Amino acid sequence: MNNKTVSDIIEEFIMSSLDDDSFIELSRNDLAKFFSCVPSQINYVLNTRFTVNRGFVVESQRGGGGYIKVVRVQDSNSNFLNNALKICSQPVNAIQGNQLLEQMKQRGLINDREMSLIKSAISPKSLNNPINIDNNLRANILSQVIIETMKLKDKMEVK
Amino acid sequence: MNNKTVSDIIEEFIMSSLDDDSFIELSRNDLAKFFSCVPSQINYVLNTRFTVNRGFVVESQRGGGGYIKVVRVQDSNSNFLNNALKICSQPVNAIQGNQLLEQMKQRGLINDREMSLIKSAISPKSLNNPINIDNNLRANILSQVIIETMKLKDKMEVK
DNA sequence: CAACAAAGGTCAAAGAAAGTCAAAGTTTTA
DNA sequence: TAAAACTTTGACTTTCTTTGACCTTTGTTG
Repeated sequence: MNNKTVSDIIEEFIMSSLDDDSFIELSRNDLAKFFSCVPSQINYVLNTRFTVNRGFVVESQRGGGGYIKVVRVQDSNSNFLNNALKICSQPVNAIQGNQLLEQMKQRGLINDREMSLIKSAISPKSLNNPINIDNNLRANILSQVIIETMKLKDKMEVK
Repeated sequence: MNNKTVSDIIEEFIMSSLDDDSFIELSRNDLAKFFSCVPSQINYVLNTRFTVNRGFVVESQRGGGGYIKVVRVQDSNSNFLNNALKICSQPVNAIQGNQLLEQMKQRGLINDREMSLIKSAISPKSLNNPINIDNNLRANILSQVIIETMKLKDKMEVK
């Protein structure tokens, strides 16, 4: 890992811009120009280095005024959440899903109302489905909710 | 969203002029001049941001002394929820779903965090599905969330 | 009433970002 | 050293914004 690739350098740049700030907003084109690479290389760096597994979430907007936002999501609860995410890479049934949400509540990651609302979203009634993929679907949904929780954690207090 | 477009700024301007007043009247040409843009950009902002789905109605009059009036519309929360439920008896796409949740937030039926969490639950990522039933699924999920909201409404305060 | 001026409306093209994907090039590993 | 893994590149796509030419409606004035 001695000779750095352009991607490594871009990674470092973003990493240090992020520093102790919990998020940073950047322009794909400007960054590409700055590092004399094609814009899609920025996507490559983002996709390979700033993944949820490594504790980041990336949001973006196209068109005029577009942007890319990199959010850092990592602290004491993040082990739990990362593990939860791993669990949700497999099918999750209604009971397991509810248990997971109860745990999230106990840890103060979500509150009572939030738990109820999400429970309703992943209830068998919500997911009643012609073909039998409810548990996959539930896993998917919970994954996204977990990721969103990671983001919100550093942004908005649980009341 | 650091890099605001002219459209964003015009939106904010109208929004804050509206503030707690329930309507505002403005002149397309003056506004365009003020923001140094073409008049039709005002229409663009109105069409993309001040839609019925977001809780606004726009009226206007042409000719000398013409005007544009932006009205914030508000019916009772239970009416709104019932109507939302009706809407969710049909397929709902991601954009519509998000708009519905934005309105629920605006009405204080859910808060910011709750909105974000449910948005993530009904995002295309969550509902990515072998066959194309996402919109039905989204409608189902939202129905249950709406029903849960109705229950919670009289039971637990939105903070 | 006819003409004209003063609004606002529509629509499509151009512009500005960002996203995707696969091919080509490099480096690492078995 | 061949296969696998990772990086670089660029053509093409999608999404959102900005602009301008042309249209319609309404009020005013001779």
